[in-house]
Amino acid sequence: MSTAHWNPHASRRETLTIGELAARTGKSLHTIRWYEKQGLIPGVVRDGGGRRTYVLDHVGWLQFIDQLRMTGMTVAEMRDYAALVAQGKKTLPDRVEILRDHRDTVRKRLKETRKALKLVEQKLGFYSTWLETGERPAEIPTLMRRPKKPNGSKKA
Amino acid sequence: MSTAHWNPHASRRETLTIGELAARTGKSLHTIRWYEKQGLIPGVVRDGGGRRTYVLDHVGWLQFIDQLRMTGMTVAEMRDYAALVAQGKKTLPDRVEILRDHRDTVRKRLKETRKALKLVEQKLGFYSTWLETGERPAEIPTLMRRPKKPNGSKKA
DNA sequence: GCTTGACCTTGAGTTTACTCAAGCACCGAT
DNA sequence: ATCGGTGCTTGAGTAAACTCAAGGTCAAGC
Repeated sequence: MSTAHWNPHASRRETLTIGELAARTGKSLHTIRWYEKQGLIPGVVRDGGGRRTYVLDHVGWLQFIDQLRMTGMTVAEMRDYAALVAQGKKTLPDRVEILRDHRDTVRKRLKETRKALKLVEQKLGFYSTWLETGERPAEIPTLMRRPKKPNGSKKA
Repeated sequence: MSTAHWNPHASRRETLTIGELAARTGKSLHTIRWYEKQGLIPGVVRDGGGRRTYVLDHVGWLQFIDQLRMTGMTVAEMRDYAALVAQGKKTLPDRVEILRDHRDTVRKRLKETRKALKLVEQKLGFYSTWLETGERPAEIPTLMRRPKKPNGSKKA
């Protein structure tokens, strides 16, 4: 937008261009357009020249769906959620349900990840001790000790 | 394997077939073969018929790389790690470094995810309150209030 | 000796979430 | 009038991690 240079915060305009939205959210123009095509961004209006115009709420919205993404929600799920948002407050119960489910899913995944991390840390501890003492600290077999023969038939 | 039916735990054989390994690790045959092709599974020996034979350590190994996967390590990184493992104990320092770096990465990601989750929970709380009280609890703007006109030129 | 079940290989297909390229339109400034 | 900066659309390309299909092999039981 031509005014962007000397009016970088668009202080006296209520709408944002896609470039400004990108700058404020850290998303690329590509991504924002793609998100829109995926149905993730309701309420995008075009100006006379066919360009997208956004409002400040869109910044918050993009930030919010970014939280959803960071917690592992898929674009498909976010699309469903966005569709509900676009339908107004009558969909509040559905939205609450989705968010609750998602929260539970994330908590579960966090738990699993922490567990897996603990095991990795164990292995790390094992290796570290081994490295420090020069002695293999027993416990936690790692890999690759073969018995005598593979059991199978000979070729001829 | 022909003996699999009546000897499901292969108790008196030191090697496992790919099917047995799959059963014990929850991975599919496809995935195990693919992992091997990716260089994730050292020490796989073929029997006279060309079939892969595994040892019990492979079960532990697959479980371990599953921990790495669950904590977000990529297959490419695991390949590097596996290559070090295959080179024996002289690579211990490198392995320790990799695991340490990975641990730090995971911790960081966990932190970010928890933060994002908190924000999602905030939104959820906001919605829940709104739903219970019937009153919008102020705070946390969500989306879509438009000013009067989109600013742009008219078509003609 | 034939069927069956477990394996084999190669190569293609799938899903998710972008990311980029090409070619054109618009608008404000000079 | 034109030019640079933004923006537009369509469609293709990418990367990761599988997943599957087709067609063939092998060893054992009947």
